[in-house]
Amino acid sequence: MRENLTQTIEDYLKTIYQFTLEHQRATTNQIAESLGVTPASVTGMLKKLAATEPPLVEYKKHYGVLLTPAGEKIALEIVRHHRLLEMFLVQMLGYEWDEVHSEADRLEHHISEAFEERIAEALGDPQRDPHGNPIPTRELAIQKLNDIPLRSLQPGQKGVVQRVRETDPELLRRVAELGLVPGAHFEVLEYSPLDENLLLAIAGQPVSVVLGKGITNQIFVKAI
Amino acid sequence: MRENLTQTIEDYLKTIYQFTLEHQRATTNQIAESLGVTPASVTGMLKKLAATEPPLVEYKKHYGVLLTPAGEKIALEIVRHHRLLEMFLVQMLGYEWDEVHSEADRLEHHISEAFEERIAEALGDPQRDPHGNPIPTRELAIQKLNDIPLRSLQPGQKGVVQRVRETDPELLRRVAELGLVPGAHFEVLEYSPLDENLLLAIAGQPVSVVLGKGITNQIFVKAI
DNA sequence: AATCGAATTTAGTGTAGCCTAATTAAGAAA
DNA sequence: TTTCTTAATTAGGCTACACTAAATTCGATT
Repeated sequence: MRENLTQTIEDYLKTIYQFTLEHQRATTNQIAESLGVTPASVTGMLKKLAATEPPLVEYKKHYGVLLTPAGEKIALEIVRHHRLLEMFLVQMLGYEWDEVHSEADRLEHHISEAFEERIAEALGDPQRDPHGNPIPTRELAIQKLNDIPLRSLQPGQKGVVQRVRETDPELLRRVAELGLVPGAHFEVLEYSPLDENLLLAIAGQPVSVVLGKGITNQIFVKAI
Repeated sequence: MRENLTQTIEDYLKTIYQFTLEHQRATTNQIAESLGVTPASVTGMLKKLAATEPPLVEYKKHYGVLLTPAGEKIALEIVRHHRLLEMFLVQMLGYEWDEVHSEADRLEHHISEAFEERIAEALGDPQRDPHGNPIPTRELAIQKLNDIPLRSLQPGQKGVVQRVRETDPELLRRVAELGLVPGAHFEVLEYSPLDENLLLAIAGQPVSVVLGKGITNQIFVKAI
């Protein structure tokens, strides 16, 4: 199995991994939406992934899929590739944090183990990628996070940004301009449920953040 | 055409480019051999490449193919990617010159223009790759070479290694051990046609070079 | 000019992964 | 329980790119 994996299969496994992290399972429609294919195509692929030796997913009709250990291993390898690449692009090639996602998304399927090792070493085995997401170790262990969405904080609470789960370059640039990068300290000043507007103090400066499409739902923080 | 190019098509064009450089054309069997597919498959693909708009190759049945300007442009982009990547792997990630070929062969199809530009800049727009092959410029101009195979030199002649056209890691390592890397000065001492054995002086030291599988046909030099 | 072998092309298939359209199953609401 | 909506699956097809086996063409040699 470790050989002849197509990019397609790797993409399915990665997607399933991401959804199961948040929702305990991945559904056909979610996967289809995320990969830009039709649900019918997903059903076909899930059957195939469940029929390999060893099986890569556990598939229950009309319910959804989980990764098997074999499937999770592959997903974590891809996630490690992706996040190491993002770090590499920023630190060694001078990319901005909003430019790395699409590049890493293509390259993650094509770098060798040797390449992975060399950039990990050159970067000093980083624990997090530029967006604050944890990078699985060489042994594919990944740290569990207990951060919470920024939106869930109440006025008066203070916190530190942990990670930004967002891939859209436009939005990432706006977030960076506000200074809401991993490590940034802030305090929630006000929240108006009507227009979903949030007023924060970031590094002492009051800043108004608009929750367009739930941006602040994608910013994970730790309350302090 | 510039979009939706498959890796397969890029590989065909690159292969055709290499053969036409040396033999003024590429034949079906050469391409098949080089890509590891059957001649029948090549015929099918050549027809397709000749039928695109604009056509990528000029195809004459039972004769062979040439690249059109459009096809050559794509081939040169891939060659530029490949050679820049090789240089990048050696200079920035510490690869040995025998390790870079296969890695670059995969990555060349998947890096963006932005990636290309950044490594070119980081490397200071190199003219040659680690094996001495010329790197097409940003505008895809490539320098013409007038170097000659080492084998063609007569005893008594002196020369400088220009490039090593070989991809096999085993052989590359042996060549490097002998010191026959680009820039190396040498003198031909003896040649025995019987066992195809060549005796050289490299940096003053006499070295015996065996022409197994024509290694010295792959080493290109300039006589001085 | 006829012949022969190697190179090439044609014809017919197979597999991966996608699609649309039609059907079925699940779960919420009546 | 029955009904309705939405999610998911099945059935049938399409395209890209490979393959094998059979037929053809070229060009060299008689």
